[in-house]
Amino acid sequence: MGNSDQQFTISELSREFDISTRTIRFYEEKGFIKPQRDGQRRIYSAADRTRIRLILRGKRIGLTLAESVDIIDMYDHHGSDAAQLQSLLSRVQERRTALEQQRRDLDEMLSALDDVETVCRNAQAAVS
Amino acid sequence: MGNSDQQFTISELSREFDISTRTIRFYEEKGFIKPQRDGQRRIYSAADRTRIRLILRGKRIGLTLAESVDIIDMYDHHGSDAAQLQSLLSRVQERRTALEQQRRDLDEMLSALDDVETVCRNAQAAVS
DNA sequence: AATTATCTTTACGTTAACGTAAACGTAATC
DNA sequence: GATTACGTTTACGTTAACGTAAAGATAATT
Repeated sequence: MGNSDQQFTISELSREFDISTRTIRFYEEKGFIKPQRDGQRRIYSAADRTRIRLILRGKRIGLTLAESVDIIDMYDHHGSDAAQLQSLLSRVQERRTALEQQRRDLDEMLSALDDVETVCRNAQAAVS
Repeated sequence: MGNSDQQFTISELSREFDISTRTIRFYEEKGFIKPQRDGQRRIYSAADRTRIRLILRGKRIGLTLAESVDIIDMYDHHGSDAAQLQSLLSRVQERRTALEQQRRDLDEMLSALDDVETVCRNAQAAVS
C-alpha cells in the first residue's frame, strides 16, 4: 500500500500551499475537509491534503469553493443506482460545458495578449 | 467607416448580455465604462458595449473586474516611450503566465471529468 | 390627465472568502 | 518557571460585486 497514511500539521500544509492557517480552518468550518484530532490539535491525512490541493486548483480557475468541492466529490460518488448515475452524468456534462467555454475565453484572451505583445515589440523596434 | 457609431440604452445592453442594469451602472460607478448622456439618460457607444463584453469574458474565466479592465486597457495603451513599452510588456508577460497556469488547471480538471464520466458509463453498463 | 414604461439617484443589505485580534492551552526549551 | 513555538476557539472586520428597495423624473400611450 505504499505509505499513504502520512500525517500533516496545519502549519505544514499552510507552508506547503502558501495559505494561512485561518484559510485551512475556514475550509473545515465550511465542511470541505474533516481532519482528525489529537486532543485539540488537528491532524491532516493525505486525503485531506489532496482535497486542499484540488480546492486551490479550482480557485485558480475561478471556481468558488462550493463549485470545486462539488466537482471533487464527483470522484468518490457514493450511490450507484441508475438514477444517481444519470444525475451524476448530467452534472458532469454541465461542468464540462462551462469549463469548455472557459477554455475558449482563456484562449481568446491569450491570443489578445499575443497581439498586444506584437504591437508592443514593433513599437519598440520603431523607437530603438 | 461602416456604422460603428451605434447607440445603446441600458436596458438593451442588459438584455443582450443578460446582466442587470444595476450591474451596468456599477461598472460605471467603478469607472470601468463612461457612457455619454442625453439629459439624464445614459447612452452607450459600441466601444462601451465592447468593454462590457470583455469584462464579462474576464468574469467567466474568474478574473476580477479590476483584472479584466487591466488587461482590456493594455489594448489602447497610451504612452509609447521606451520605459512605458517595457512596463507594458512585462505586465503582459505576467498575465500570460497566470493565464497559462489557468489553462493547465482547466485541462487537468476537464480530463478529471472525463475519467469520472468513463467510470460512470462503465457502472451504467454494469447495471443495465 | 392618468397610466405605463423606462430611466434616474441614493442608500442600505448580502454573500463569499477570508483577515485580524483577543485570550487561552500545551509542550519543549532556556 | 518563564519564555518560545505552535496550536486552539470565538468573534468582529473587510472587500468585491452586486441585490433590493424607495422615491422620483421623463416620455409615450390610452
